Amino acid sequence: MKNNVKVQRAIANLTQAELAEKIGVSRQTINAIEAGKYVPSTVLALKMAKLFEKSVNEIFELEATD
Amino acid sequence: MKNNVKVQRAIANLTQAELAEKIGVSRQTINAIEAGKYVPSTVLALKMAKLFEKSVNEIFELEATD
DNA sequence: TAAAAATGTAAAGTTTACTTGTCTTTTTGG
DNA sequence: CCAAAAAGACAAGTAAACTTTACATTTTTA
Repeated sequence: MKNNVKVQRAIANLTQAELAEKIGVSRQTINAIEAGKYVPSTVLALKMAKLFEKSVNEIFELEATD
Repeated sequence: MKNNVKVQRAIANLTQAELAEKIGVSRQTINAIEAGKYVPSTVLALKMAKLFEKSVNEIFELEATD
């Protein structure tokens, strides 16, 4: 699965730490998600989508390997 | 977080076992998700959304407690 | 151009998703 | 009515998400 959190975060003009704080996770979690190191829970995806005013599907996308 | 997987599954006329098989998880995982026992990963949410031809946001919704 | 802010990375520990197996209960169709 | 299919539930184990701490590197800003 890939995501464009880094882009959405840039549009929203937030640092990783600020985004983390707003959705209640650690800064390292945001860093790892942006780096594709792991797949977030659906609650996290929904929270990001809400914050960025986008749908989950606009931020997260399945890949052939999923 | 709440979800309407049970309804979507009924619309698609699939058993828990059939849905599980189609998205590559165990039957118990589907049962637990429908029962709200745990929050699926975003990959699972995307796979269900794709199968049901719905957006993730139409199937999964944040609650006040999230 | 130095200091500060932001990002990257990594290890160890906790929590939770998910599996496998088994049994019981409910629903469905003949 | 009854058997078979489906759903519900539970326990024990594994895998992965997420935290905390700590430090190194890169980028930004004064």
